[in-house]
Amino acid sequence: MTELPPQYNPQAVEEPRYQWWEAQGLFQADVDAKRTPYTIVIPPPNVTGILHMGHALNNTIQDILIRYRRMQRLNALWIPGTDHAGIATQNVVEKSLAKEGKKRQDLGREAFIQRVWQWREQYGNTILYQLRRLGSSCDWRRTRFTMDEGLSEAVLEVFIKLYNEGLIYRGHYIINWCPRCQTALADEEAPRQTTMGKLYHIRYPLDLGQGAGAKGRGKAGTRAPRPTPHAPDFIEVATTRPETMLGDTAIAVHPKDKRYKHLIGKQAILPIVGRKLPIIADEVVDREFGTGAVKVTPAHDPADFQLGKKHKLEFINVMTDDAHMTNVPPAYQGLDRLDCRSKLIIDLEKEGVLGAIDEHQHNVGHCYRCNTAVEPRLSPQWFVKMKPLAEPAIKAVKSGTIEFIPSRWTKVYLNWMENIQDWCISRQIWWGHRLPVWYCDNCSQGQGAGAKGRGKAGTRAPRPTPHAPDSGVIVSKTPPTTCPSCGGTDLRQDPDVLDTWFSSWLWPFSTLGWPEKTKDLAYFYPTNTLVTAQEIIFFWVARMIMAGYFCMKKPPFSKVYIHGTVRDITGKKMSKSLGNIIDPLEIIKEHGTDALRYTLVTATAIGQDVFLSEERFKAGQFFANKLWNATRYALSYEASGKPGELNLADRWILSRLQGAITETTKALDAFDFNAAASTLYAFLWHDVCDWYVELTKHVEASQRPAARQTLLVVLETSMRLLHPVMPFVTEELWQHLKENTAGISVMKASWPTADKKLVDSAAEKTMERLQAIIGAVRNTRATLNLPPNSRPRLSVVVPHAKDRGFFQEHGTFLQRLAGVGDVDVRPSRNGITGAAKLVVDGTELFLSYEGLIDVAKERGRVEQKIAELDQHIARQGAQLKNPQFTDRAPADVVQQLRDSLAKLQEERAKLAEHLTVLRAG
RNA sequence: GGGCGAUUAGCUCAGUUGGUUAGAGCGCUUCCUUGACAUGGAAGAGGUCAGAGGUUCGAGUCCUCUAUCGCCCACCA
Repeated sequence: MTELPPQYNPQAVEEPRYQWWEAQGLFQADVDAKRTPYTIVIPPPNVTGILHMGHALNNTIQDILIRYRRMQRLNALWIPGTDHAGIATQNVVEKSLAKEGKKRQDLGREAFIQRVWQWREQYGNTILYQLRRLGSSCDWRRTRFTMDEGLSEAVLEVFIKLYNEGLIYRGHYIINWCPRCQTALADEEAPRQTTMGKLYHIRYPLDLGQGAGAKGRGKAGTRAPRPTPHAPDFIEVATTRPETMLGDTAIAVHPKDKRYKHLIGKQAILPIVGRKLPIIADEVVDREFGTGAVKVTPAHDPADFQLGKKHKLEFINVMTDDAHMTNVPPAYQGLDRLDCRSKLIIDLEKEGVLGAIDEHQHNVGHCYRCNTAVEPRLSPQWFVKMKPLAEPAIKAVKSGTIEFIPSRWTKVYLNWMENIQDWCISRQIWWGHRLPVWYCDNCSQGQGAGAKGRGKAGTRAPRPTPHAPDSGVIVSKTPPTTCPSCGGTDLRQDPDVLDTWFSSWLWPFSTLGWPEKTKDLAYFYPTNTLVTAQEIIFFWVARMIMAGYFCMKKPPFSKVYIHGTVRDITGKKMSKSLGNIIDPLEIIKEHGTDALRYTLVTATAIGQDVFLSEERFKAGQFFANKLWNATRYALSYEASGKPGELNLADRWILSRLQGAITETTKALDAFDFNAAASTLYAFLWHDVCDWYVELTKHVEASQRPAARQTLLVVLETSMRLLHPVMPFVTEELWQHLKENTAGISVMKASWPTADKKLVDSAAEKTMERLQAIIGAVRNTRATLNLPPNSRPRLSVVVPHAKDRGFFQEHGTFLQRLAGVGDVDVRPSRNGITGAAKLVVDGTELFLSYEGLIDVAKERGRVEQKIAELDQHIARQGAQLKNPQFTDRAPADVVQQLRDSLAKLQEERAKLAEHLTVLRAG
């Protein structure tokens, strides 16, 4: 065994160790019928991503599980990979193009996609290399990318399968449209942000039958609106987006609203445009909000869309893909939506139809990629019908086939699943899996179907519901050459690509080879555990479950562990925009990977959010160093001869070790990583280092070989227990602690199991007593300011002869660890003078040191102690006198309390006696 | 507007099915270069467990309400 330097240097150890593990193929798992598989699904990180604390926590947990199960001899597989992150990646590449002064349209689709692949060759694996730095023991041979051939095949397969079962349809629908990215966004991709906006009140003149304002919108404007409450000739509505009024096709009021009841069925005139709008009644209108009358813009608002469908209104799309106005009067045609808004306000004012403008707080969806305010917009898109897919996924969770940990997420999941909306899967970008859909121009003539109609589609009635396959729409895995209905050859592929989640929802089985029937798939699927953050329960977890049942008829995993969100010390989510990021790679550089992992894991209870400050990582670093030095001590511990019998300390620490094994195992099984790490920390730092190591310094030569052996066994076993949490330092030390490892890794060592034969409760009790005595003596020494080098005599009063052996046997420990001189065991306290008295578990001890016991100080100490005891005695005494307690509480609890009270009273009596002696003196 | 979580020492957090005197780490005070470790050791101070009610022999733990903070969901234009 080689010498270890006095300090642990993680930087020198980690990278080489990782490479060594990998070179030995230790992360790899292959089909092996003799072994039970244990499989974990990694959330594929975004290919454009860089490692953040969330990844670090997520991967640490997964790696702990994998290493733990691997040591338990399961065939542990962890498949890594990345998803192609359609919008994000396209944005990144477009940005770099922009630096060259080019747009993606300048390159054309083919060349642009080439460009994205180039980018991904160069940078796409960055995050995977960063995951290695965390120590993640993934089977890197199996690294997958959602745009890989195999996974793309899976995407096509499932699209066609869904289509053939009538679960994919094309429809016009209000979707979230990001005008900057120019694509549809799922609701989850457009989180709402509270925004201060303005609520504009606009007065729409009423069309009072014949004459009046019917055709004369110009005239309507020249009249100042009369504020008379009796018979206003306008109806006032409120809106946050005035520009959408150009697409209004109705006004809605509540059917029971007295203010407007008489107007229902009449018409109003849309200012500026002059269109007649029916005034309709619907209960969704909130009478309390605004004026109680609402303008209805079915093509630009989800609620209005529903109204439009229900009341068969016209759908007028007034915006282009990039949010410029269209289908509007010439003065506004082509204006940007916000410019149009400003101009409208001025024009409405001129016409005298603009009412109040209020400050208004509302929630507006923002693009999760570029943070642009999304525009609800009518557009032809492809959808997956979710209800049928959700059914088995709901059942699986309700029946417990799939379990959420912590269980509270079950409710969240079920609530969402039971109200699930159809999934818009088409995206108007170039990077991604292109829809396997072709249009035959010949057949589709007159239908206006297809992508080229987008944007102008609004003038037609929408088809928001599933419908029979369009004629002229060909869904095919391979490019068709002729149209099956008309034989035409003029076919165009749909330009859209699929939502990235449409490939990642297949991840648990597509990565194992599906749709091929591979051996891997048969062996490793279903996987065991999914570890993820709450943020993507809907995005990903729910969809994986649905895909699992749809494609495999089996759940993708049985346990879903939801860990907390990583937050900074003030409770905010860590994010780039807030500038409160702690970079895991910086922490690794500074404190080491083990420290990062240890701290992340101890920073959180099951499923609670994680609050971090940089300070905390020191604890992990210090722990690694402590282990390092304990091992150094053990290795340099000199002993000659064969190990003889184990002494008390040896038996004690071995017994404690069994407890640590049991507790750690239990905690890991329960996903309680915090408890596992804390147990090992307390055991190693306090039991092993603070006590056992100290005790080994004071044993006789004859006992040293046994002590040395015990030290090595305890540390070696501890390294195995701690390995899943702190893989690097444990590997390094284990190599020194274990003999004949011959290049074997601790990763291949077995997970410790508790040995009942080594559980020694007598030794634990005895040690507890010694620790209590030593603690009491140290306490007294400190209180009385005895100099450190003083060696007071310790007199122990032991009336019963059979008890004396204890002190005779362990006197040395007391002398060394408590810093006392002679240990004098005597039957009575006669003849002891000038001493401080302590009572430990009913045993009287006296600490005497000529001339240095300060009587006044000692008296104060004893008085305080007695006062404390009195409190407890009073409380416990009252409880014991209560017949209800003695009758109803379990017998052992009552007995425990009795013993405790007796002990307290005995202590108190002895201290009181001592006090009278002190007072007399 | 619904749903969920949090509130325990100066700070960050544990606290298993209710059961002796509520714990840890950091920070703070005092002392200590003792055969690994000063990234260390010993001792100590510091808590009416957010507040109010209730259930119970017994509540940090269970129930109700209140307050504060945070998260998720929802078509208030």
